[in-house]
Amino acid sequence: MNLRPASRQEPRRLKTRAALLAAGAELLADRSIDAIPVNDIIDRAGVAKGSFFNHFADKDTFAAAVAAEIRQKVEIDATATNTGISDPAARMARAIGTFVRFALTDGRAARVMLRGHARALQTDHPLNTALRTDIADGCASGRFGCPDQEAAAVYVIGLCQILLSTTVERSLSAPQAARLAADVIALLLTGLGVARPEASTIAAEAGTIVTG
Amino acid sequence: MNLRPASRQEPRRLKTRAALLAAGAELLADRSIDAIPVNDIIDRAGVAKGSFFNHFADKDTFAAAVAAEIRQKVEIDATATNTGISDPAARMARAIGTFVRFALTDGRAARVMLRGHARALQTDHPLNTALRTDIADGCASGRFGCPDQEAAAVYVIGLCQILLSTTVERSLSAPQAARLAADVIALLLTGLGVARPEASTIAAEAGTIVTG
DNA sequence: TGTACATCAGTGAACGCGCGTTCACTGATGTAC
DNA sequence: TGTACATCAGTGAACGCGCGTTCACTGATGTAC
Repeated sequence: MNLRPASRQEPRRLKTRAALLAAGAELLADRSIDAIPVNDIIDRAGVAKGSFFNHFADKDTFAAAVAAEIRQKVEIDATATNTGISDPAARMARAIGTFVRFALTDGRAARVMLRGHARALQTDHPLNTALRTDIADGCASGRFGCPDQEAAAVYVIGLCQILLSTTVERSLSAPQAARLAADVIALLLTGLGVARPEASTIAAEAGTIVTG
Repeated sequence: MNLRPASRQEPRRLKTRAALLAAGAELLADRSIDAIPVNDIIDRAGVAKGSFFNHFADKDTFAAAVAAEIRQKVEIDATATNTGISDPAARMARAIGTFVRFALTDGRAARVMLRGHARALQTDHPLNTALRTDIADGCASGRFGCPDQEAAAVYVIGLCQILLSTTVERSLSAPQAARLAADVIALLLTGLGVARPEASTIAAEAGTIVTG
């Protein structure tokens, strides 16, 4: 998006854009885009009304850009956590731990992301490719006893989502979130066929990722 | 809400109210209340603009009433399914099956309900009291190996929610939804400590509830 | 280094549409006799 | 049963505010010399 030739004024442009996106991230944590007047956005960004429409065709385009920016941040975070980890069970647990940590440290951004959650439900969404690989690996190696890989993907995504929602909506403290995440991840791994003691160990480790 | 003395004109009043709620249910399946003009609501209900404000203080009150009405319908459905069933594992499985069937037969209403999902996340929400009882029973009798009952509640609610979302958003066919529900419920019960073969049997039975 | 200039993002007043909300009036309904 | 009436929900024109969007202008920025 926004494919225009690089110009001399690029930095200036980016600064305005960043201010608008930051304002949007704040406001979208509390209300849907339809409930937010452009005036509120530009007031918070400290920018003129015209600038808003220099950068975004309309409010919906703007909301999409805000969500995309946040999602990008999270994706980078999640992939970084798992470099060098090969056990699919551990990888899943750690990825979920990272997400929950994100919900803890930047709850408002997490809320924006969850608001536009419809997209993330698709198991073939880019955000979920790593997950699909982990499931396929785990089933192939016999680590997981999968009835159906699609169902397993839905299962994991659903649990990840509710952990995020719960952490944010209940404003959990770091220890509370870590404990809840560890408990739920233990149930998750058990469901996939990992023996309970080992599931608990892996889950506990993921819990430590939450608190950072 | 709407505590006024019963009047002679009650039936007339209720008819208008019902028309408005039905229109709202249709429109709220596709957009948030902020994106829906009152004009759209009254046009669809075949009612004058003034009537809208005779019945509801404002749009937000209206949206809440629409959601409440739908939730009430579902609650009745869910409790009816489990009369006479005592095994907590079977009760959970059947309740989830009922929810998924609802998502299948009235996807648009389910969407309205999911839109206002924040409330339903609270594990102490009225909609979830039956669930809490089942979890407590299952843990007490040793049927479930619960690490923590709160975590178990989050686990079950999360899975129920994603099953509903997935069914609606992907417009699954009845057999597809039944299969997915059965697979996910099997994982769910296994996670709670039910042995896999039995978990599969109970889950398969819940799958038949979905197709009705 | 200093100055004149071209470029282009930023600005904010202005516009007019469409929105939520109001209210004086209409007429349907059930009641009294 | 028929008629006059009281009640109260329904009606829709009117209002004016606030919204998204536009556009002629400003001025900051980097460039050329």
